[in-house]
Amino acid sequence: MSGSHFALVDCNNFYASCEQVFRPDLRGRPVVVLSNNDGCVVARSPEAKALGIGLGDPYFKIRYAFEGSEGIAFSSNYTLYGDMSRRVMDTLRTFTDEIEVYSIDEAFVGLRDPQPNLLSCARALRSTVKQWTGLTVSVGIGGTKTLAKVANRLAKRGTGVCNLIGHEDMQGVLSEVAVEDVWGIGPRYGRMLASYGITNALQLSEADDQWVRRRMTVVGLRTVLELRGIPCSGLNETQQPKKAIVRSRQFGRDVVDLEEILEPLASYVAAAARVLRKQGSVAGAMRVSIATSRFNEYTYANSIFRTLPWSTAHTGELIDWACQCMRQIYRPNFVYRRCGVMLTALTPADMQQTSLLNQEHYDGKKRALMEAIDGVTVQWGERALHWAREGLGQGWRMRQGRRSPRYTTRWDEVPVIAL
DNA sequence: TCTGGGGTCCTAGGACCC
DNA sequence: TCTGGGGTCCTAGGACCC
Repeated sequence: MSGSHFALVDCNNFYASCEQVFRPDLRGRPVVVLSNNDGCVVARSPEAKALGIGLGDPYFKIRYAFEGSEGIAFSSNYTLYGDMSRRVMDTLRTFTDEIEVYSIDEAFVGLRDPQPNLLSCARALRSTVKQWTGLTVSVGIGGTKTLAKVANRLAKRGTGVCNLIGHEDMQGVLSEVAVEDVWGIGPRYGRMLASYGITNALQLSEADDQWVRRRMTVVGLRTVLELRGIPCSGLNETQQPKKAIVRSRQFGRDVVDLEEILEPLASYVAAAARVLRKQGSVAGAMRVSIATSRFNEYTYANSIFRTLPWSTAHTGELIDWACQCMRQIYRPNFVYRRCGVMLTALTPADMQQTSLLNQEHYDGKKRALMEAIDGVTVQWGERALHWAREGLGQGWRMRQGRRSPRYTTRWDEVPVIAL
C-alpha cells in the first residue's frame, strides 16, 4: 500500500463530452447520449441536466421538449468512447504505473507524492488529460477508495480537484454527504439505513460494526471502515480475467419465430466468443435467456443453464449448443424483444483438461481456425466474416439512427477540416 | 411506435458425500 | 422407529457498480 493515497480520476459527462470534442459547435448546447436502440438517456451534458433531463429517461418521453430546446441526441458510439477512454488511461499511465481502470470513464491512481504536492499533482493530471484528449476530468484524493470517491464528488462541485488527506474537518465533510451518495450504498440500503435514522456518511461511519455486518454483509462493513479511513481494498493493478461474459440485447423490432431468434442469439454468441478468446479463456458452461418486453400484455421470460460437453472457445460449437438451449426454452406465440447468452466456468485455454472418454475438445486445429477468423475481423471489421446462423438480413439489429462517426478508429470517418 | 447493457460479490439453501 | 455433523459444490437471489 503506497502511503494509502488514492486518487479517483473521473471524466465529466463522459459520453456527451466525447461527442462534443469532435463537434465544437455543440459545446454549450444540451447534448444527450442514448442507450442501445435509442431507448433511454445514459449521458447528459450540463446544459441537458439543466433542462431537467434525468438519467434513464426514455427518450420518446422527453424528445419533443428536448429538441424544442435546441437539444441534440446521439446513439451510443461505443467504438468512439472506448477509444477515447484508452487515450485517457494511456495519459494517466505516463504519470504512474499504479493505476486501476475501474470503468470506461474512471480510474483509481495510487499517488506516492508527499502530502503538500498532492493537489498540484492532481491539477497536472487534469490539465494534461485536457490537453491530450480534449476531455475534462475531476480528481478526488482520499486515504481510501471510498473517501477518494467522496473527494471526487466534491471536486466536481468545485474546482475539479479535491484532496481529503489531512483534512481538518472530515466529520463536517462526511455529514454533508447523503448516505445513498456513498460508494456501495444503493437505493435499497439507503432506504433501510434511513429507517434507522442514518441519512449521512458521518452517521454511517459511526454505526456499530456488528450491526452493519448483519444488515449489509461484509461488503457494507468494508464501506464503513473505508469511511473511517481504514483501507479495505487496494489497487487491482493486474487486470483479472472476467469470470463471465454476457451478451444480451433488445432487438430492433419484435421477433416471434424461433428460427429468427436464433440469428441474434448466434450473433451474440459470436461476439461473446471473441471476447472469450481475447482474454485467452475457454468456456465450460453457458446460460441462454429469452424474454418478451416487460411492457407486453403477455410476458414470458426464461433461461437455461448448461454445462458444455467440453470447454471451448470455438464459435461454431458455442453457437450449436446455444441454439439447442434456445429450442428448449422457446415458446411459440409470444412476441420477443430480447435474448442473451452468458458464458461461464471460464478457464485459461492453455490449462484444459482433456477427457479420456471424450476425445473431442478445443484442439490446435480449431484454435488455428479461430485465430484466422479473429485476424480477419481485426483487419476488416466485425461484420466482415460471420457464421451463417447469424443470418443475412439482420432486421433485428438495434436501431442506431443517431450515431456519430467513429472519428478516431476509421479512416473513412476521420473529421475533415474544410479549407 | 418508443422504457439499456455488462459486470462483481455475498449469502442462503439444497444436494450430495463421507 | 429413527433421523448427526461437517465439507463441498451448485444455484438462485439480492445487493451493488458504471
